[in-house]
Amino acid sequence: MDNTLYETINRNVSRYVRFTDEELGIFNSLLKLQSVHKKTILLHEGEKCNFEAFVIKGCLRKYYIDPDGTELIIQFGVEDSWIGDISFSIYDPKPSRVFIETIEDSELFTMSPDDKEELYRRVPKFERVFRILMQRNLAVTQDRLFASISKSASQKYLEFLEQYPSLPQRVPQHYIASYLGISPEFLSKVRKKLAHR
Amino acid sequence: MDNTLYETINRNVSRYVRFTDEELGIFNSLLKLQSVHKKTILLHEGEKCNFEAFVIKGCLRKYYIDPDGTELIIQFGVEDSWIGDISFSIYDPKPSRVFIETIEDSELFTMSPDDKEELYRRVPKFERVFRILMQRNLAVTQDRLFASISKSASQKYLEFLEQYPSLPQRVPQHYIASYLGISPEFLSKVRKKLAHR
DNA sequence: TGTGGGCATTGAACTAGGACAAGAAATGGA
DNA sequence: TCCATTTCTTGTCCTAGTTCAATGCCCACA
Repeated sequence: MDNTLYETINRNVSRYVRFTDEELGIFNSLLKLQSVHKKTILLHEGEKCNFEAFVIKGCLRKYYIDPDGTELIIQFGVEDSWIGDISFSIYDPKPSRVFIETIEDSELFTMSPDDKEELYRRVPKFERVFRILMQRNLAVTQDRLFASISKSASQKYLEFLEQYPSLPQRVPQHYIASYLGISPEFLSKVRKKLAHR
Repeated sequence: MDNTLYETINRNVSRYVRFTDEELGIFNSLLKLQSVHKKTILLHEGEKCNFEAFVIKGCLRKYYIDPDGTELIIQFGVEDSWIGDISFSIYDPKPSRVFIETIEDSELFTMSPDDKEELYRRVPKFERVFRILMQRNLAVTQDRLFASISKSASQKYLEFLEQYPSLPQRVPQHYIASYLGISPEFLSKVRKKLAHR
């Protein structure tokens, strides 16, 4: 087992809970390493799979497509972060309403729902890790909801820059517009106005 | 111990995980029953307490106040639902950025963070329950974010009516406007237009 | 070395929803 | 019961952001 490979993800989950080497070993043995080319769709809307992916390298996006065909990005996944569908698989296995797609060539650790259940069974402390991850994610999403309702487009863009300083160099601008909930044309105008200082 | 009192909440947590009577007993012994008058603020912005409350009876709201003083409701808590702050208390005890306030006279079960930790220690399966609750909450919040960005005010209001048919009779209309992210005046106009069918 | 398809920019016309103000209706407290 | 306060409605004007269309750009690739 290549230790350096698992180092980042093990440090990630150890931020919240202390694990023994043995427990981390079980965790690591359930991870599947995947190299994925850019523009690969990992999860199609309507598919039942709710996997969890940890981004080692690269960049992904998770998005809805609304009835009239517009894409709406709900999350970017970059290095050292988790991305996955959170449909209510366990007690109500609905098909997913989101797409997950790579933006750059990416390296991921993925875990199937079944393997995740096995992980919970063998190392129950992981329930705690994923509870806390959920909780953080929820807090971030609530803040975004708040921002989306009560802040102007340029405020939102400035806050986005603070949170993801590297993304504007990495992803097409209209993805950022979609994430901020504004039209690409308007984002272009916002940027122009902000540059004039 | 009054069984009928605990019946609802026990049924609520048993939706996701099966518990023994003993485990439910431990859970129930850590709950604090509170009767709260309407318009009582249970959590002020800046306070450190992140409690979790289960609504037996009544109605609550959770809201931000933005820098220019406008309230923004992020959640209504009604019968048989959970409401609480989800700041990252454990690894990063930030003061809360939200208020939680009763709208009607309410009966609640509350649990302090310490008692919750004790619950997790004594009945680890509760990590799972709260993970799933978080997960559901996150899914709902993502849907709201999606709606807030890509749907019109009247669409949002109609969907709100479907989701909370009883709330318009129970809470002031401008709370609903705040929840939907539109001005109270505009909600009034939306309702008028919808009534003309 | 050209070329075609995504991207970004700009402008003009338009619209959903906001802000403000004033009045009407409902509610609640003593 | 009455008064005060909160809540709801309606109208007018205003603005942030949209939509559409045209133009130019950048590169990926044959």
